[in-house]
Amino acid sequence: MEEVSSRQTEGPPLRADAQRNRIRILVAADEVFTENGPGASTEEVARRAGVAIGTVFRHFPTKGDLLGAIMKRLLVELIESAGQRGGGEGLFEFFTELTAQASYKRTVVGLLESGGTAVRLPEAVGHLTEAVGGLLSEAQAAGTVSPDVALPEVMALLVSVTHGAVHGGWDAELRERTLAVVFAGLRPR
Amino acid sequence: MEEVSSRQTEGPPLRADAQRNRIRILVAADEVFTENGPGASTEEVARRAGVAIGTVFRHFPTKGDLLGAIMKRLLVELIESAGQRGGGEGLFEFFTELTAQASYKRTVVGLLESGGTAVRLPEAVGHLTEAVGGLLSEAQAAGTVSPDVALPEVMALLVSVTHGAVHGGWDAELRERTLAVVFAGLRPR
Amino acid sequence: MEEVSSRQTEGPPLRADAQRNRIRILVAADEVFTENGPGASTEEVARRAGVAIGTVFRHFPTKGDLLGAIMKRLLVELIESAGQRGGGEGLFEFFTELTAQASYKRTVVGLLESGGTAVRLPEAVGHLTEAVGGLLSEAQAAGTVSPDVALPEVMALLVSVTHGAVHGGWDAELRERTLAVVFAGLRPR
Amino acid sequence: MEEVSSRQTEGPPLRADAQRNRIRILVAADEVFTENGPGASTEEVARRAGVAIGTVFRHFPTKGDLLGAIMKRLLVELIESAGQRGGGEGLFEFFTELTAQASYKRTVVGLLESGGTAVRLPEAVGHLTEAVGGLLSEAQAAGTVSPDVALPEVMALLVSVTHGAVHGGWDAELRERTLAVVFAGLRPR
DNA sequence: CATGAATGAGCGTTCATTCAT
DNA sequence: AATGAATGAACGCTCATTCAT
Repeated sequence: MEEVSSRQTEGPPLRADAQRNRIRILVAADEVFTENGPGASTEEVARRAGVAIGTVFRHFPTKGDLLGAIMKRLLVELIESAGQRGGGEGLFEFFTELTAQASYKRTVVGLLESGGTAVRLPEAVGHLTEAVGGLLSEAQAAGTVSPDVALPEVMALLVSVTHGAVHGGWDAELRERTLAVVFAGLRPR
Repeated sequence: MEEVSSRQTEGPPLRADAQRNRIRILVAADEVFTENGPGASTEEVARRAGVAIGTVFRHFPTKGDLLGAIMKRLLVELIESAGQRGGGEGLFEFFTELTAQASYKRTVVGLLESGGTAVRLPEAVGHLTEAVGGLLSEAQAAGTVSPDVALPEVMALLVSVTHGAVHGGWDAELRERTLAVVFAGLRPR
Repeated sequence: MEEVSSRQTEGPPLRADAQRNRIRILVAADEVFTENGPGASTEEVARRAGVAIGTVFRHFPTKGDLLGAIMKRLLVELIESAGQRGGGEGLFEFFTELTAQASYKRTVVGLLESGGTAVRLPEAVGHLTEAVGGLLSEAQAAGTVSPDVALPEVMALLVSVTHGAVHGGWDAELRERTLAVVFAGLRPR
Repeated sequence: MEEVSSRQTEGPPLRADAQRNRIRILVAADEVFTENGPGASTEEVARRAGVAIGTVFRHFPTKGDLLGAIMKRLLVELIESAGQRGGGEGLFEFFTELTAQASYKRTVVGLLESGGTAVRLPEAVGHLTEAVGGLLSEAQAAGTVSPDVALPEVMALLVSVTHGAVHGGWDAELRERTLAVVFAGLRPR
């Protein structure tokens, strides 16, 4: 799964060591940008990955490309996670999981919103929206979410609350209480 | 009101021209940081304000001071706005107004979260929290908000949704639909 | 004496308050440059003198002029001190006094050497040289200094040792021991 | 000898081109700081060395590091020079050589005194003091220096006179005459 | 391909100097 | 004459990006 989502998709296949470096860089970048925000230096990423700075730029010609690649990886993970859920509670579960994860994966949201260095991944985001749309439909079919609710506001809440959890430094209790309000708003009266 | 909240409050009164520049810088900074995030350059702020770079630093000795000043101005405005509301619908109105405003004032939230260059205004934030707490109490007394809801999650939702509105570029309809879910979650069942 | 050496010598006479400011600035500058070296800021001098920065520049159009004025004041003091001495030991006494003073008046030497912002005061320095020359002649007449010694090397040693005392942070003992060597070198064999 | 004292001593060996640049920067810095004092700009050093400003900072992360490196280089040279001398006249020779060198190497002393940007090289300075102490002992043993003279005042004179020679712009004759006085002071009566 | 030295635009900040008040 | 706000060149330093090795 890791290998799939990380493999570059255009051009000739990479040599084994190049492929290994690519992943090490992505992992390091995830850590670094998580800890220090998108303003963190690319040198630091290289250092953490144990490669030279030139290697980072060979794999990702600009810093934006690097940020974009991290984001893509995360989106793919999220989409998979969403795809594995279902039923009346699937949407609520996904919502909860995402918010909890966000506490220790600031990148998730910071980048979803193209913070700082602008990044566009409309395609991948589209896939996530589809997956969440599936969960919403199932929940409405099961009667756990009001039929008045539509996908755009669900996505909007998902992103907002996840961002809030990350940047507001919410603890477990605050996360739970906040989600309780949102969930109450989603359920049928 | 604008003049009041922008006047500096310590030291001797500023000369008329200095006071004028101070405001021009704040306005320019608001625009610039809104458009380009807190990483935008102080030079750009000076250029936009039509003053030399030294003038910006004379008024705000560090970039952080400038960011802090903007934030303070905005918080003061918010607190005043909250203070002027009340009754069963006051909290909902304030929520709505804030979210709508945020569409054209990205700074509001971007800075509330002290993104990047750290800014601390605990006192002013505390005042805002108090004001919102007042609105919440009134609403609960009037029976328009469930007694199970507490202030922390209201603040959390306020910040999250406002941020989402800004950075997600929500249009009026999406704002309305998203708030509808949140309000439904706040109201008693 | 103070007033004499500080009065400006060209143009119309100064108003009383201007004259007072001129002296306050010189005193402040002496302190500031003594404490922080010639790199200290002119603002700091103004602050210490209790005047606005514009006033400093009205009296001394450039920073160099200010440094030059301080130096002139000090030279005048030195010349007077030298002029009051005489006899076989006068030169040794002056040497000793200067070195001791320098310990708490770094400016004396720092500026004698036109440190940093170049300053030229050939005229005043000439006067000091003359005064020291007088002391040297008297000492040689009295037989306390070797007839082989000439004025240039005496001045050279004066400046060098004074500088060393200042910047080397010599304590009283080291000053005494170092001067003992120099004096032994000056005396006839 | 030059190459030895200039090679950096920690971390992996530098690439040939980096090593070349490192030396060019040191040489340029020596010139620039000699001509304009420690306040001279790092840009000027880069220009003189024919490299970009970033290269200077890659080799010496702060201006202080650059100043420190120059100083270290010079101290090493001095220590070696002192170490190669000996006998009754060694101290006098070293003194003379140092003073003469200083005429075209202002940095020698300017930095020995850590002017302006503070630099600390206590260890290297200690080595120099030891070397001079050796020369002093030998001279006293040979009877060419009075037993009353101790190391601290010898160092004090060394620094003072060398500084004077540099900043006073002494010509060969003045150097000789001044040293004659100092040497007479050092010799036994 | 990987390396890491070099580049240079750009940033935040300082400060001598000018000039409107 | 005094004030102090405004100016803008210059500085130390960072970092995304390029390219010789």
